[in-house]
Order: sequence, then C-alpha cells, then structure tokens
Amino acid sequence: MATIVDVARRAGVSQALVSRYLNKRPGVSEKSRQKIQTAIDECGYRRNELARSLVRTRTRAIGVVIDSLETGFFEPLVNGIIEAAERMNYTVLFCLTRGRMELKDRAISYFTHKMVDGVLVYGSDMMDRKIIDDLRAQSFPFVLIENDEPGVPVDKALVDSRDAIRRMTEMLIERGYRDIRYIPWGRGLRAGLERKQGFVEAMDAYGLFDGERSLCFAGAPDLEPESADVFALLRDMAARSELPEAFICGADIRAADVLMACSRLGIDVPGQLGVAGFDGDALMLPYYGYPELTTMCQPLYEMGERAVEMLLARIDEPDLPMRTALFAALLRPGETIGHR
Amino acid sequence: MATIVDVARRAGVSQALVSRYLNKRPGVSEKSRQKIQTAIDECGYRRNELARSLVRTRTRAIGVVIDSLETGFFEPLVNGIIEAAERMNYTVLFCLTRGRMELKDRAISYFTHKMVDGVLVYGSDMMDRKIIDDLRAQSFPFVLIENDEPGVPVDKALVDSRDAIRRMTEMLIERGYRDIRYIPWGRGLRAGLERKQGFVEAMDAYGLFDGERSLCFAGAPDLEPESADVFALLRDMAARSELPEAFICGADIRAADVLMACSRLGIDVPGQLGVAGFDGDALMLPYYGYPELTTMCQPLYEMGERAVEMLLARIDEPDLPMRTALFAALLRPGETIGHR
DNA sequence: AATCCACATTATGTCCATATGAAATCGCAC
DNA sequence: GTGCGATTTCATATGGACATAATGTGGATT
Repeated sequence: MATIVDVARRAGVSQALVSRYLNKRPGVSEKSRQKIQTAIDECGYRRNELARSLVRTRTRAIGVVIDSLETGFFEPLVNGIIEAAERMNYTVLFCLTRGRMELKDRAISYFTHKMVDGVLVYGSDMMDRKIIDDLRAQSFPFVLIENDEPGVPVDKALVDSRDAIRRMTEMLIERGYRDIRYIPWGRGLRAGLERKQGFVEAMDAYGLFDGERSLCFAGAPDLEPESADVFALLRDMAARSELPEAFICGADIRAADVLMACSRLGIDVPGQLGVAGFDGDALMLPYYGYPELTTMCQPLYEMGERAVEMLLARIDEPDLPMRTALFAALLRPGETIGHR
Repeated sequence: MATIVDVARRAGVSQALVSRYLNKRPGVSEKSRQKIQTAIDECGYRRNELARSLVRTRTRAIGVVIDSLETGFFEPLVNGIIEAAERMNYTVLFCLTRGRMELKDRAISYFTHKMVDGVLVYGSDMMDRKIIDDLRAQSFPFVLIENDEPGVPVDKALVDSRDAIRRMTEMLIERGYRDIRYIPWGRGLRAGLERKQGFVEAMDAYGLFDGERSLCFAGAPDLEPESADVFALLRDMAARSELPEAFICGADIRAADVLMACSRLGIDVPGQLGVAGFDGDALMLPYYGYPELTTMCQPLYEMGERAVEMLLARIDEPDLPMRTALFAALLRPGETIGHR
C-alpha cells in the first residue's frame, strides 16, 4: 500500500511538498502539482485517514446512536442530520442499537475511543443515564435528541411534547369533545410519559379527566399497545356501543391503527369518532382514501440540523455553556377532528 | 487527555506493561493488574483507537453503504449483519446515501481511507459500476448485497429473484390463473429487471405473455408506481370491469397497495382477484383483517450474516477466490391466491 | 551458591501523515 | 551579476499505541 513517501519519491519531490499539495496549502507550483497528481494516480495512493486524524486529533466524522431507523418517521430527522453535516463537510455514521444494551455500549465505546469527534444520542430510554454520565465524565462532545435527563446539564434538542399534546387536547375540548381517550405510545421513553402528562393536564384543567377510564391500555403490563391491540379495542368498544367521542394518540402510527380499524369496522371518522395523532409522520393513509390525520408535527428536519450545529459548536468549543433547543410542535389540521 | 504513558506513570510501572495488560497478553502479575486498573480508572484513560488501528492496520469495524433504512423490510438484513459482526467482535457503521451520488462517494471515501476494514454495499443501482471498479482497483475488501455486476468477479450475496418470480408465476399458472399482470418494483435496480424477467419468462413458456398488456405501468416514465397509482389503476380497472385474474407484484409493498385498494373498492381477494408479492416483508396487514399475503420470502437475515462472513474472510485472506452466495427465495403460502 | 522462572524494564523502531523553521534553490527582473 | 520573492528541501518533532530484543529483578528450587 502506497504511502505519502512513495508518492513523493515517484514524483521526484519531497514528502513535505506532497503534504502541502494534499492539504491544498499555498506554495506549490503548477508543475509540481502535475507531477504529484500523476504520481498519485499511478500508484493509486489514498491517504491514511487514521494517521491524519491521529495527528489532527479530529476525524471530521460524527456518530449517531439510535435504536433503529426502520420507519419513515426518522426520514426527516436523518435528512436534517445528514444535510447539516454535509454542509460542514462531516461524515455521519449510524450505529443501530436495537434496544440492546451491549450494542449500545459497543457503539458508544467505538465512537468515544476517538473514532469520531462527537455523537448524537437519539431519544434513548430512561436507562441511558449511565451512558450520559459516562460521556459527561470523559467530556466527550455529545448532544441528546428527543431525550431529557432533567437536572443534568447537557446539550439537547427536543420537542415540547407535553405542551403539544396539551394544546391538542385543549383544541378538541374547545371544539366540544368531552369523552376523550388517550392511546399511549413510548414504552419506557421519557417522551412517552411527557405526552401522556400533557393529555392528563389538559383534561384535568377542564375537569374532564376520568382516571383510568380516560387512558387506554393503562393497565397493560407494558405501556405500548400493538396494532392488533388497537384493532381489538375498537372492535370491542364498537360491539358494546361504548365508543368515546375521540381518541388522542401518542403517536401517528397508533392513530393510523385507529383509522384502519375504523375503516374495517365501519366507524365514521370524524362523524362518529374524532382521531388525533402526534408526530407528523409521513403516513400514506390518504392515498387509500382515508381521511387526512389531524396531528401535531415535530419539526424533525430542523431538529436534526440543529443538533448537528450544536454538536459541532461543542466540538470546537468544549467550554460553551450547555444549550437546550426546545422546539414547538406544529398543529397540522386534518380531517379526522370535527366539531361536536 | 490521558495517554498510556500517563497510566504507566501513575501506576508506577512501565508503559510496555500497561500495553501488555491492555491487550490481555500474559505476563502481568495480579498486583500489577490491580495497580494499572486503578490508574486507568483514576485518570479516566481510554485508549486511542486511531493510534491502535494505525499500528495494527485493522479497525475491527465494517461499513455498510445503503440508500436508506427506513422500511421494516431492512430489519432482518440489518439484524443479520449486526449479529454476525457482533459475534466476530466487529462494529458496524451505516452510511445512508439517500440515492445521492455525492453522499455515496463521501461514504465510500470515508470508509476506504482506512477507517474500516471492509464495506458491504447494498443493492445499489446500476450506476454503481464506477464505485465497484473503484473498490476493486484499490483492492479494498467489499461484498455486494442484492446487487450484481455480471462479468465482474466480486463477492456477493443475493437472491435469485428471477427464479423466484418465475416459480411464483408457474405456481399461479398451475393453479389455473391465465390473465396475470405484473406490477413492477425496483426502478433502476438490476433486481427490478430480474424480477420482471422471471415473470415474462414463465408467462412466455406457457404462451400467456401478452406484451405490454401483461405489464402494468410498462409505459410509465419511471418504472415504479406509487401507492396512489396502484389505487388508481385498480379503481379504473374495476370501473371498467377489466380486472385480470391475478396480480404478481415485484414487491410486497406493492402487493399491500393492491390489497388495500381491493379492500376499499370492495374487490374480494382471492375470490375475484389473486394477489402475490415478493420479499417476505413483515407487513402488518393481517392485523387489520386483510388476508395473509402469498409471497416469496427473501432470507434476508441469513444473507446479512453470510455477507459479513464473506467480508471478514476476504479481509483476512485477500487472495481468496471470489464467491457468490446465491439464495433461493422461499414460497410463503398465504390466503391471497386460490384456485381457478 | 548456582539455577531457573516469572515478571519487569529500557530502549528503540514502527505505523503514516502533519507541521515547522531554517536553509537551499529557482526563475526572473533590473 | 545582484537581489528578491517564490518554491522546495531537509531534518526533526508530533500524535498514541504496539512490538521486540536485550537486560534486569526477585524469589523459589535444588
């Protein structure tokens, strides 16, 4: 494998000059440039980024630690991250952790052993306290996305989801809905709790909160229902004529479950039942003639961009005060909520 | 930032001994181990993998270059890759290229500049000839997944999709279907062509191929229809009472489009219309009472595992002859194909 | 006291690119 | 031919870990 010395020898110049050329520094004559480029092409030289990064103490890469990417939901977030990084000439590496602690440890360990300049940690579960402490202890640059560890000073970019669900709930109440139920999302995620809280708070403020009754699946062993559970819930409610006036869902994917169940069970939305979501997920429902979902959109693209900016700033300036980028979700009116 | 020398000084031993300890080589007394570990903990030492990789000429990481991961389809593939790599103590880094050549170049460039030991390139489009040539020219270890560049000797793991669709088509014909249409998938992908070919071949063999008529969207500017297009196609066909006997789809996601359209249009499957897919995608359709899809499953988990094994073998032994792992798709009988 | 082994150290070279300051060389103008 | 600025070389240090050969301990064994 050719090294910079081989190139220099082949081009008949000094190694220092090749380095100058490679790093686009001034002071290399046109003639030398030619000779060097020819030599590079001839021996197929590629510079060893390990060595370069070692001396530079920078890799110009950032890592993203995330559970999975396998839903369209992440698309804008990932795009925001990639675009912002690209603009700053950084490469983005994803490590998927699949909810497994060993993989998460391995990912963080790989990244923090100087293989990237910083990491983004996505909305990991509440177990992550250990990882956060670890990163802080080594003062390795990192930014949390969609995660919060109250009381711990860290850089983070997140949506105020409690506020968002509260606003959504208030909107429904103002439109005359009273018997509103919440279908949760986010088992073990802080954001999941926040969302539920927002619902409870708004309902409470109007004296409409009816304890367990307002919360679907509240008694389930784990907080988060599957698609099939939602279908079963609706089927049973419809069979017993016990449908509420509306469902607010902790995530669009659950709202989609509700809409599809309604479609198959012959329940009219929003005539018989109102449905609201959360996320602004790019669901394909409308294509099939389903009504367009009323939901709160997370500005994920912007969050991704912002997280990258914060991270790069932290890398350059480790002593910057910690910042929180709190984003407001945006109401996207759809056709699944009417008036009562 | 602490280095190995700092640790040695702190522990009151030599740097060589610390290195021995770190690399789990024999010849370190229990007393020394203790002292060294204490010193490591005290100064929060983390070894610099850049330096280590530089001297080792190995990073124990592999890169995956893939367009996107945002569909459940990739889950088994990604799992297979991650698990196999984990077993061999390798870290997996994903670079998402979003169908953009600059990003693909950046990813490949980052990886090949010695930052990983090898790369997996997923089913990239036919434009990728340049990248493949490039990797070959530098003899950088790589394995193609779901991609083929006929005539070029490379390591690859792929499904024989032509054979799979051919078998599916034959199965339908044997069950009495005659007017079968193909809905394509895979614009610009070699696999997309292969799948269509399989259909055409089987139909031709039975004298049933009816040119453009057998191929939906054949005249469309780009090969691949959207969900909405499929819905429109079905709606129009139904309106004109021109439904075929069955659709074979180049991908499950298109078959799902057909099923959902049928559901909304009141078309009975498989009574009025047979539907077959390809992929073995983990679609959630059955939850909503849709019939279970008859499809050809790609053994993606195994392919992922195998690709990693091939890659690691190539890394260890660059002169191994090139291998092709050809996987047969497996028929998963469902409820969407009957008899005629 | 001689021998042996396990553990340690010292010193030096390696991996590869980058950085730097001083010294050397070049082309070109006057 | 002198001088000047631009180009280029040389030599050496840096980044952090690893490898190795030679040498040096201490303690137990005989």
